[in-house]
Parts: sequence; structure tokens; C-alpha cells
Amino acid sequence: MDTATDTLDKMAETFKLLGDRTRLAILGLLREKELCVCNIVDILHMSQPSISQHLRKMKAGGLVHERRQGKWTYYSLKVEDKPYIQQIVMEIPSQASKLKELDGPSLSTVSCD
Amino acid sequence: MDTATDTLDKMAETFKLLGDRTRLAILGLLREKELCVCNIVDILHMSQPSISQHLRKMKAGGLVHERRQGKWTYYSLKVEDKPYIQQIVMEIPSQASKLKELDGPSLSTVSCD
DNA sequence: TGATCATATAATGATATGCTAATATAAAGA
DNA sequence: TCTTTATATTAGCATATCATTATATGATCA
Repeated sequence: MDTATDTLDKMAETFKLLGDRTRLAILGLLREKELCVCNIVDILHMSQPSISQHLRKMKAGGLVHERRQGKWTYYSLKVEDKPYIQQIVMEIPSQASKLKELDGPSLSTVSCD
Repeated sequence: MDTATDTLDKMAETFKLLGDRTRLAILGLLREKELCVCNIVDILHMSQPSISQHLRKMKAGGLVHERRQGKWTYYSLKVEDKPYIQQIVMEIPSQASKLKELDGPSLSTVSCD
């Protein structure tokens, strides 16, 4: 296996991470702001283990950064050092509307498309 | 499902296509020039059905264009209309060295990394 | 210390993916 | 027409992936 082969495999692994609707949605959310696991669970209406596993994979793949604070684990994008990945994350349709309730008064205003 | 959801799914499908080592290699080859199936089979040392199936998927996903001429089917990139995909294809490590034998005198010079 | 909250991990099952082997199609030439 | 060449398609199998269920860890607080 030469260097180009290694790079090809690494690229493929990264795109596998991006080839999932839920993970793209998470990246779209993290583009707006750092979030804890429970925020993402609430917003995407998915189970906690499922979100946790997606985040673990993306962390292993170097796409997100983890920060622990008390009971919470906060995740944020880690794409500054990866120009073409950053480009891709910018292309994800905005998830900003789903973040509204985090700033607003009530969870009852969550949009459920 | 809203429009953003559709787009998210489409993006995920595209990245699934890119999340395979063989398909990335094929795209890297097609970046250099249009190729027929048998060329790709020879260069990548993979079975004809496997390559054919990968090409079919990429054609379905709109990444490549098919042109039939006589016994041969030629494939080429179809990414001009997709800026961020085009960007990605440019990032694929060069496969140009593997194309040498197509211009050179003998197949015995094929590089097999 | 015991209870609760936030998150992680493990086990399981269903579906998806990629390769191979075998066969089908279709064009070109003898 | 028969054969060869190039490609496509199908079926089968092994592995990978994703969601769920159940359980574990670890921090906070009464």
C-alpha cells in the first residue's frame, strides 16, 4: 500500500461518515453552535444511544471535538484544519431553525418537519 | 419531509457514493480522461462485474456520464454542475501514473501498488 | 450514601453494501 | 450464422451499518 492508497482509504472513511443523514444534520447543527448530546437528542428526536454513537464515530474520524463539563459533554465542529470538509459542512442545508427553542422560552416551539 | 430534508438525504446519498475506496479511485482516473470499463478493470485489477456495478451506482447518482460506442461503454466525470463535488474530485490523490500503460507500449508496465 | 441526570457502551436484529460466480445481452467480425 | 469481445445483470454470501434495548459509568445533589 502506497501513500496515495492510504489517503484514498482515509478519504473514503471520511465520506462514509458524511454519508448519513443523521450525521449531516448533526454537523449542520454544530455549524451554528457547540451543543451537548441532550440538545441534539431533543432537536433531532432520536434516541440518546443513537446520537451518542454517531458522535463517537465522528469524533474518531476527527470531524468533531468533545468537551466535558460537569454532567454534560459538549460537541463542536473540528474542520478548520480540513478545507474541503469545511466547504462541505457549509453546503449542509441550514438547521438553524431547529435551534430556536434553545434560545427561546419553551420547548413546545420545536419544529418537527 | 421538507426541502431541507430532501437535500440532506440527497447529500447523504452522494457521500455514500464517495465513501468507497474503489469509487474514489475510479473518479480519480476519470479526472484524467474518459475511460471504458475494460480500461478501469485492467488498471484497478478488479473484476468486471464489480467495476460495472460501481459505475452503475455512480451513474444513478449523477456523478458520471455514460457514452456507448460500438462494443465499448465510455465513462466520464459529470461534476461540472456540482461545484463542491468537483472540489472533492480534485482532492483525490492522482491516479495518473496508473494510466501510463494506456499511452505506452506495453501492459507489462502497469504499476501495481 | 443514595438518588437522579447525562452520557457511554454492549448486545442484538434488520437492512445495506460489496464482491464473486454465473448468466444474459449486444455489437463486431469470420 | 457462429464466435468472440465488451458490458450488464442476477443471485448468493460475507461483512458492515444503524437503530433499539438494556446496562454501565460518572457527575451532581439531597
